[in-house]
Amino acid sequence: MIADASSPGLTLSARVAADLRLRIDAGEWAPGERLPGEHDLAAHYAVSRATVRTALQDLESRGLTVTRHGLGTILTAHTQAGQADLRRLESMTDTIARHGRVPGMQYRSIVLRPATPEETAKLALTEGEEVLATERALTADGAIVAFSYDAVPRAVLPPDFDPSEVAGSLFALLERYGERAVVAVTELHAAHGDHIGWGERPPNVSYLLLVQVHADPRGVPVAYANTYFIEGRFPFALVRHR
Amino acid sequence: MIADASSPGLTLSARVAADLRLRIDAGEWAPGERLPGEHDLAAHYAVSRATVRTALQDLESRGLTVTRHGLGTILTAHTQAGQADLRRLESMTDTIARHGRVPGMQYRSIVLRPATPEETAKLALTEGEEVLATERALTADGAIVAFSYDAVPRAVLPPDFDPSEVAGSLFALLERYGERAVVAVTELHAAHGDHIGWGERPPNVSYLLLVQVHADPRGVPVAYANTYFIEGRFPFALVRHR
DNA sequence: GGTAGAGGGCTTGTCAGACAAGCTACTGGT
DNA sequence: ACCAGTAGCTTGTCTGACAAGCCCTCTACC
Repeated sequence: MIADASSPGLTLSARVAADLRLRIDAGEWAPGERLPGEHDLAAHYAVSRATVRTALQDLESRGLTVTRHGLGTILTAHTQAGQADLRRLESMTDTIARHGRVPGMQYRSIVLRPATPEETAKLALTEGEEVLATERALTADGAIVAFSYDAVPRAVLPPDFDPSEVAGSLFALLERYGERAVVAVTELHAAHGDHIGWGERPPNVSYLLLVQVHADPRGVPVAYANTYFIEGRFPFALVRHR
Repeated sequence: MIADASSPGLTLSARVAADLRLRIDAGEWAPGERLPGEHDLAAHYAVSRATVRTALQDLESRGLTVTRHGLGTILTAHTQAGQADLRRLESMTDTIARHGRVPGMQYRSIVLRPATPEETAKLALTEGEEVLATERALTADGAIVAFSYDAVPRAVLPPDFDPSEVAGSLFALLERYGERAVVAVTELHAAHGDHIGWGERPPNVSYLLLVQVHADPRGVPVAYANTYFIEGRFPFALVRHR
């Protein structure tokens, strides 16, 4: 396996799954074709069959494969490498980078202010609490692909927090202070109108709007994000099954 | 377990997962709370820990839980009952019904015609093949929630097929001829304009567009569907996680 | 010759018990 | 009050075995 010792923090099965995904993306098997059996895969990766099974379940949960009793695991038609997988939570920066494009970010405003009623509700705050509110444009290869309006509770940031030190992705900011968003409840909407976004953007454009509440492993909300993706500039896909 | 012998064809772990989902829906645990350990669950269901682990991985893949080494499996905030879960593939009719609304369908046109180049590509047809093309409006409690433009390869329908007998959902039509769509590769888009849809609809409305290629267990495409959901009339949600 | 049935050999599903590794909370020290 | 160590929980991985499902082939019968 390629990513043997170079992936600390990941479980063994996660590393096997990651390598299998790489091989699938590389076209080692055609859609409809059967992958090697669990026995063979276990031997190939020098792990137990239990670990391989866990990795294969990961693939199936991503919609890449379907495994059936007595038959084997079959590669399905799957999303292309150029599309963002909506099931997996990762920063847009990482997503853009993973697709071979150069991510960028332009902050328009960064302020500490009292939470709006909507933010208070979504972030489970008590009235009057403050949030760090940011307005950013996300770019890929220099072109704007999305506008994002985000809010992070003041309480998750350290007392001596300075808004001017904000840079990079929302995820990176949270991790710097020990908060890790592991899950996000996402609502999907469509929107259009010139009141959305700023700067260079197509006239009369449509947006795919993702309204997300990010939470840490305990379910405590750590961020509320409204991200408007310019239609056509970044493809979203997901595999639904059964 | 409630669904003990009453669920033939399902694996043991699938039945355990189904029961756990029932208990979660019933509110047995609060979001953020820890489920019992794998050992306890195995004892409770009288199955091995391996089976419980498979069931828990199923829950995690649906975004209901997050399980972490040394910590346990934690119930996440999950989508509310009023929203369609985009991970699960089911007919819109079933989805609407499951949410307590009365589904309906108005066919605008049903024709057999040669496939367009786009349909030929998406459905992996050879040039000149025919498709069954339909235009429908989906309703919930009498109000239109979406317009759908669908195409089914002529080849998956019986030779004596009569377009005038088409009624009900696309899934029902396919199942009547032994074809079962188990997976769908879905692209998400935003759209707006008066050229979309017909009849009563809000002026200058936005649509959430789902472009889906449905396939059977072998990966053979059986349907190509472009469904325009009127923004705000039907909430879509999904849970993303790391 | 053609067809239905039995069987073998593959596959995944489930079982059992064991040990490794990660996280939390408590305890005992400074 | 604070900090380090540890006990006791949790999930992750391993091993080897058997059950059960699917497909292909071979055979016996018509």
